[in-house]
Amino acid sequence: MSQSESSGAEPKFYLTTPIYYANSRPHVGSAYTTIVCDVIARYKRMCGYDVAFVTGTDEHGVNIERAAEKQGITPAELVDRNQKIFRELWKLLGITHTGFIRTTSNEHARAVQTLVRRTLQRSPKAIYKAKYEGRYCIYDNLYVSDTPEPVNCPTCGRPAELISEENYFFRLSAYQDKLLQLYTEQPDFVQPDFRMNEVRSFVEAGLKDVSISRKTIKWGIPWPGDPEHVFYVWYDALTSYMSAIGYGEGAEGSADFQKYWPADVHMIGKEIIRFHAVYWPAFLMAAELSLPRQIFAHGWLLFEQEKMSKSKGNVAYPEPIVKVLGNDALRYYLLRETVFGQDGNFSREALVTRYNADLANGLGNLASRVLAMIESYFESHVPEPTSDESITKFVSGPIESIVRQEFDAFRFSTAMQEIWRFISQVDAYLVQEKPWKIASDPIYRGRLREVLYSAAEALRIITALAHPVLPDATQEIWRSLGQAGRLADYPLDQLRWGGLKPGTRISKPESVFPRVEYKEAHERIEAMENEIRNPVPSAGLGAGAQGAPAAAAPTGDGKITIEDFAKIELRVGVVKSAERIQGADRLLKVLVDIGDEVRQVLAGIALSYAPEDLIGRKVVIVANLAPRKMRGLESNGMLLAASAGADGKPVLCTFAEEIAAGAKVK
RNA sequence: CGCGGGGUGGAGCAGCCUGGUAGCUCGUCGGGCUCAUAACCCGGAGGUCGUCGGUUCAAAUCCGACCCCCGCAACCA
Repeated sequence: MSQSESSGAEPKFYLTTPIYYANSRPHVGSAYTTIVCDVIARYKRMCGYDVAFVTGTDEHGVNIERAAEKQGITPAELVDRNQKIFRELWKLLGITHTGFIRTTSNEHARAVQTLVRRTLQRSPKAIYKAKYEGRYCIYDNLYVSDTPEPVNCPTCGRPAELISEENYFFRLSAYQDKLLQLYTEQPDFVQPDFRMNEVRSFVEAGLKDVSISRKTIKWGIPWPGDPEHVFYVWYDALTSYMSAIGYGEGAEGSADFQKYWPADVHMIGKEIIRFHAVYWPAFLMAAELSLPRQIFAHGWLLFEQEKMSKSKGNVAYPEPIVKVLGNDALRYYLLRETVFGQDGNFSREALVTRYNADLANGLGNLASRVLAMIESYFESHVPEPTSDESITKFVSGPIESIVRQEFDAFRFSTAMQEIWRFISQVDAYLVQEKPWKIASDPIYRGRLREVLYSAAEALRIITALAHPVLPDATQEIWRSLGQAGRLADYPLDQLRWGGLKPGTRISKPESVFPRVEYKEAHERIEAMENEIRNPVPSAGLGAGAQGAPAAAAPTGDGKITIEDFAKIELRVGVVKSAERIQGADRLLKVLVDIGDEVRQVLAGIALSYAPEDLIGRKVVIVANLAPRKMRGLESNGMLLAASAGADGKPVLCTFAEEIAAGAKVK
């Protein structure tokens, strides 16, 4: 574990997040990976490691090219804008990365080119040129098939694109045995272990060579000596782990690269394990560079049991949570609530419950009661403990070593559990010793000193151990305990019982975690999230306003003219029939009488309405909407419906009074 | 046979790999306490561990079959 290469010097630890695709803003899922890495980085620093912790953005590829085109800006402008959002979020979340790599940077381009040159030199057969024809999913960056027949992407289901061109290929097939050998010799190369099984069976099934260049794409890094070709996503993206620490400098990389490479942990989500556990080591083997020590693939964060997706509108964004409950709350929740490695749930209710139960009632309240008693019974000075009382009477064991063991194994939820079990023990100890009762009797002065010293010292230890997860609050409590300096710099090796100096002046902080009402917190978070989803330019901070179903383009101040509105033809319709559509669980085929004709409209309301309940119902229909085919059927209009609740359940618009079909709505 | 995840007290989960008293958080009920953020402490109630079968002295845990739920595929104008 602690085998430092060179005696004396601090051991290094190099940790990476994936680089995030810069085509949209990050949600809680991307923040999850980054937060976890930050916890590890902070922990490792407190353990005395010289930590390099790198994140960044993947800024190449067709997706970005197209998104930019759509928005009428250059790819460079698009990624420049988006990467800023990532950086700002990491700042807001208190991420302590030491580097941020952009794949469009010069140093990255140099690194990729250096790597391929080195590969051609060391393993000339590893890369060759050949004609590639196949199907490829541009959304998932995934080869779907090596034949030209149309096929849907197995991951996202969208039709894969036909690709046919001369490409450079990497001879992945030649590395099958070496990879299997790697997995055998280094069983923890992939973590958790059930993922390793997955990877191994994938490799055992046989490997195909992979294309590592593109001719059709312009937005990428040019192939050295063959500028018609541009490096293709994974060769480009994975190399960022090296370029981020200076591989692009000179022939052998910068001093930092020499010092930090290879990475100790590549932290990734489970969906990209193949590229990290198969391609990446093979690329490095061919270049004769050392391999990362470990790929850790964590699970997904599901939102109220469902996968987060933008099309579903159930994406949780980190910013509102941080603004309402604080940075620590989000971090604690993510690390405490789910078993790291497995899929976890994100639920606002659980978030607030955790916050109140563990942070407010647990740590916050303990700090508050201990400091308050020292303030009133000892004029804000840590009392001297008496030696005859056993300070460990309520300590179940060496808490530091238990917690560190859990952190070392990335078992964050159990680490938190252990700390909080300890908090509970201290609370119980206080109830048992009743310092508030014995304070008035001079006979018990010694006992009182002992009790409050112990409680304060326990609090100090708890604070230090929880710091990687709760950087803000723990720093505050640390300062209240009269401890100087940044807790982040405190070496955990020095953390042992008795470190708190009697006589230290303490101060009572304002409550670090004030209790919150679920309803209020929920509403505020929701309101802010709606703003992110439906940004209303210059509309101020609409308190809780559900984004109106804006149909026309804004004129600049977010408002439309009456002429704009008049373009939309809204009519009263009466539902004549409604039926389910074979194989579509959300879609209903509805025939609506709008006075002069009966329209066929497809509506995504099947989860809320049974077809038979709709018949005879009066609805509002957008009558002049361009026809659209769905599921092979044509839809001639749209039923107006409100979107209710967090899951966007549709609620149809209707009328309380009698009204004839076909009447105009305005 | 599409891929993947899962079914454990009211809710959310751990335990399963490496069989042997079913554990945690929230909620609930009762009690205690009043230093503290209506908080904290103690105790109780509540579970045929999806179903059936097998292995075993012993199964939530291993094996087999089946049932059900969820995500993605795949529409939500």
